[in-house]
Amino acid sequence: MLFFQQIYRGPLRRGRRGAPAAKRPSGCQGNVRKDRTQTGRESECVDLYLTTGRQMEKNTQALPPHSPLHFPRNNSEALPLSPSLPQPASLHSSHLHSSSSPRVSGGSHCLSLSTAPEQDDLTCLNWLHQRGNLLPLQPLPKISTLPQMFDPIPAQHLPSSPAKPPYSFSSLIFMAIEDSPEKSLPVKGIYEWIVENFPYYKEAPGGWRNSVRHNLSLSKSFQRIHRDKSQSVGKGSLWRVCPEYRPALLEVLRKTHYCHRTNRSLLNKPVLLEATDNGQNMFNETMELSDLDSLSSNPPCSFTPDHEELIPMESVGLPEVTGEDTEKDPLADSGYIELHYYQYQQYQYLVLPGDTELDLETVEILQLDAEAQEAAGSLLDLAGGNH
DNA sequence: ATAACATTAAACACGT
DNA sequence: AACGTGTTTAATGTTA
Repeated sequence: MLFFQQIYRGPLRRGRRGAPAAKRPSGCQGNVRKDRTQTGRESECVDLYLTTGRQMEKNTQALPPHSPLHFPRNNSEALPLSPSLPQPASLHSSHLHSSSSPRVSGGSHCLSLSTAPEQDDLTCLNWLHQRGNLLPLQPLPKISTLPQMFDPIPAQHLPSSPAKPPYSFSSLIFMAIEDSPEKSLPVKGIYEWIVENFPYYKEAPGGWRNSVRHNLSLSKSFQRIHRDKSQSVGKGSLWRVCPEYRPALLEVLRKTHYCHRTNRSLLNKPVLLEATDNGQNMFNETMELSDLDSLSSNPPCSFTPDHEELIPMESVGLPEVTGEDTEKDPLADSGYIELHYYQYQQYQYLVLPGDTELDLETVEILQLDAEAQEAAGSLLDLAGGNH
């Protein structure tokens, strides 16, 4: 649960997000969000992100840790998503040990990260950078210093009143559900998660709950599942994330994160939710990395209202994943590189874009300590030197 | 200018 | 009856 490294060579497509409406003339309590500036990060850059995560045992059991095919069975497994978890300070000095033969598409890597720079990025929602393709790295000894890893933000830096999270309700719901052990929550559970993790909503007018329900109903990204009557407690159904839309949700989160990465007030609660496989495998174990990437970067569709049916508890099928309809990212060769270290339990993962070519030299560089990795130029050179 | 997306409010039905 | 849940419609704002 410690860190991960992702190498993302490619673009940051600007999100196309609508912003909350300003106060309506009728007097409705709208929320004007003026901080929704699109930074866009279109120029090349190199970032080292660290984050925490939880629980990855299931993933690591599917295949031998060193197997080239051993990688999280779906996107979520390597996704730390929990805003409520403290940000481990020791991450700033984690280690990425390296080892095995370099292989981009499914190869295992042993990387060693050390001394990451202290920067806001390290306390950001780094997991948002998670891409679909995760490569298992060499198992690491568990880091048992979680308590000291917490890097609290000085009280004087905390906003007096919680700022409204930049995340859309879809994203909030997504995070809430993914953070649940069963990967499903009743509406009430979603409320509670949001309130617990985003204090803004603790004091916000109750209208947002309506918005949550509205979103659940309207968005294709979420599915209502029948509750087992025998063990039903409370009203309503359980809601889960539709696996088919998971990559799109991840993408939205990632974009949101990028747009707000400089807003410290929004980053004071690192999201570390880690989505584990819950019988909702997005990918099979033989899927190529390119498939993962295309799946992640080419969501099947947008979030439009189209709830079709109430799915039964047990019907959680695998979406058909093909790379044929995916279009190449026009900015894929922009030279943008993003490092993402990810450690899940005792394993490390290297997240790569599907078409990344990782050669020995690259791996060597990745094995450099964080200080060296800060040398963005080197990494940019790896991207083609067009920076 | 437009479409797509997001937010918010409100009304209504239904179940507990 | 009250409340929570789920669905739907509408108005409005933002952004690509």
